[in-house]
Amino acid sequence: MRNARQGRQTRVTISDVGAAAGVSASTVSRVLNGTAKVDPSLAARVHDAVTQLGYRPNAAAQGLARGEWGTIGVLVPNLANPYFPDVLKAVSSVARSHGRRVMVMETDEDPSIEHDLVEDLMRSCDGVLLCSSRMERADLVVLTARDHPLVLLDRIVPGLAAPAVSADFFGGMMLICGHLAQLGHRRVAYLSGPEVSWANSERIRALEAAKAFGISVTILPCGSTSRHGYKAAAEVAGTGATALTTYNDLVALGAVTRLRELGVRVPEELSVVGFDDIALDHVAHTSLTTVSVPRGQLGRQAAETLESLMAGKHDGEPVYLSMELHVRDSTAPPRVTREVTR
Amino acid sequence: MRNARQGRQTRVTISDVGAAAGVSASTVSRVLNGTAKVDPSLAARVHDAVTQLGYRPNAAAQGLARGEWGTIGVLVPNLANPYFPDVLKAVSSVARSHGRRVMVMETDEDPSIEHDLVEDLMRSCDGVLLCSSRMERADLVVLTARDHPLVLLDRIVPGLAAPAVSADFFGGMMLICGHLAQLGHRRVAYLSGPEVSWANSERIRALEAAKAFGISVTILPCGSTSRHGYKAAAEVAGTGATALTTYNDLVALGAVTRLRELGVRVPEELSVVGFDDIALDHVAHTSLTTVSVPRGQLGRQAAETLESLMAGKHDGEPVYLSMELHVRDSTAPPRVTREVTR
DNA sequence: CTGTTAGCGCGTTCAC
DNA sequence: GTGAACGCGCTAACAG
Repeated sequence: MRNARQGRQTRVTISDVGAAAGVSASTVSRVLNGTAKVDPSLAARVHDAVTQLGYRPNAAAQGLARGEWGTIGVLVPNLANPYFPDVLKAVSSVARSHGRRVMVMETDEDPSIEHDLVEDLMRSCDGVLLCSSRMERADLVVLTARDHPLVLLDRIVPGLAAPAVSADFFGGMMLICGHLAQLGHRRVAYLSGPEVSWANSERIRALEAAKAFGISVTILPCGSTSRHGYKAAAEVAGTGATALTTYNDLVALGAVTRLRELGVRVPEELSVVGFDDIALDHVAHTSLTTVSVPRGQLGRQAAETLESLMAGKHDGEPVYLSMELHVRDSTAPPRVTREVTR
Repeated sequence: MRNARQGRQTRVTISDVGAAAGVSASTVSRVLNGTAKVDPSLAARVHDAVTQLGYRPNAAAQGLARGEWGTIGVLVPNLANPYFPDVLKAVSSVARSHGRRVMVMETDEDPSIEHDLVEDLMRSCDGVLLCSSRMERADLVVLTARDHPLVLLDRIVPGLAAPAVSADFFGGMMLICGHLAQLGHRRVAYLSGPEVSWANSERIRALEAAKAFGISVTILPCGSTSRHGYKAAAEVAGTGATALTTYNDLVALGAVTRLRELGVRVPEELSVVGFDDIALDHVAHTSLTTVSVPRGQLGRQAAETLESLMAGKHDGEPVYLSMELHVRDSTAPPRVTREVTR
């Protein structure tokens, strides 16, 4: 058997088209790719043959011959997080304008398969965009050492051979802390995201930094979904916190739900603030105070960095996109300012 | 220049590995694929060389030689719709168990690019899963006529050369109508989804059928997002409806938000029912009466159908997965049963 | 302008 | 067991 082609998949090749049109394969190629000028009448015959036979170029063969796939790969932890679609749309748009398509894969929050998936992507894409990578630094070093275009999104690792574009999570959390401090909050709890998440550690770093302003912080392990937030919320009471910060909006919303069930009024008894500003227009039960990144810009800039990388330009410093504070209805001054009553 | 390879991308090939290990390329291939027995000591040397050189097989070359890509492609209208991640996870899982990876693309609800994307996918995947296609029947016929494995998900078109797996939207809407009728509702409004959506027309078909049970229906153009629902909700008042049905949960939630702003109490003054049972655990402001599909099963079954199709088996009849009614807090008997008072 | 030739990197027969 | 030769489908350099 010459090939593992199953069934009677009578695949039509470029030479079939050539034969049908009475020209050589190269001429067909030229017509289809506009690579060179071709006699109009021949071109017409080629086009006819193409439609007659239903010919479609084989992507693998093209990729092999050109040394390019015309594709960029994007790896995200979790497609269920509303954060990514916005990013992806921007990425797609940039990619398309460069004549590339994008293929998306998700790790399902499982760091153990992330490495393999990146390698897969590298083997079949011109460049890869790695979003919110949960990989260990060492693995990342190995991966970025291969000279294959790769850019990190929402993960900054110093001294890496790959460009990075990220929201400024540290700055975002600082904004939140500042807001809470100005409202008079002193004791803050934090529902922590995935431990392996750099974005999470950046938030925590900011929380630590905020201590200098007289804020004390209790960190509670939680997760990244509304369900996690719902489950973890009960433990906030024990911390004595008057304000609750969270890994993201989903967690915050889940927490608020639970808090209400427990009879805790938000924001009167407890202020809650989200993170990311996920667009849940007219859907969420609470108008959350939160911080936002321009997700479109994030995706766009990352994609463009990747494009320029593929074009051979070596980009430099990591880019931080600053976040913006949105004060809404889930934060208020603490009910009793213990510092004052004492 | 022999190739469009940019920069000094010193790509390492299988022969490089062979040279380094002092064997032929074929031996390397055999070792890596376990295709035939190889002397253990040689195999060891090969493995060493592979890691030393950081060799990774070129996916295009493999695909070309094997006549297989090891990939299935999935096309969805909109990644932002929480409906799809669940489906995708199931699909990925099935694909992975068959040694295939999945690449996802989205049309962004733009039917005009859908056709091209499917063709792209067909050119670079062993099979494609087309979700909620918005394409016209004629285009679909053309596409499925090519003998390339393709299965439709959530779109049934009679007489098509491709298998299909879909939620039973008609049945789902009938369940809703039955529920509303039993509560005493007679006048129902429907916030319609995208016009080009088959899923939408199935819902409408059910609504029409429900007329036989004495239900009158007003159809209002709307859309598929919460924003659409929010915008369209104001027009419901003018219809005299006591119950509002919707294209999906997102629309319903958006509508409820608007209705509340307008001072319409749900469900006391107006019952609202969703569709899909999107998991917005602890996030949504309203506990919506809705219908659900087992999205995991949907994805799983579609993926398995695709696999068997790729294996050469020709699957038969379209499969309808039945939906389930979830009565929650957004429906109630109509405030005034006009039939009675009259 | 067009046909012919030579790879792209890999899997796989075929001889040894 | 192993290497050499061939072909997968296509593009690009080379002649004409």
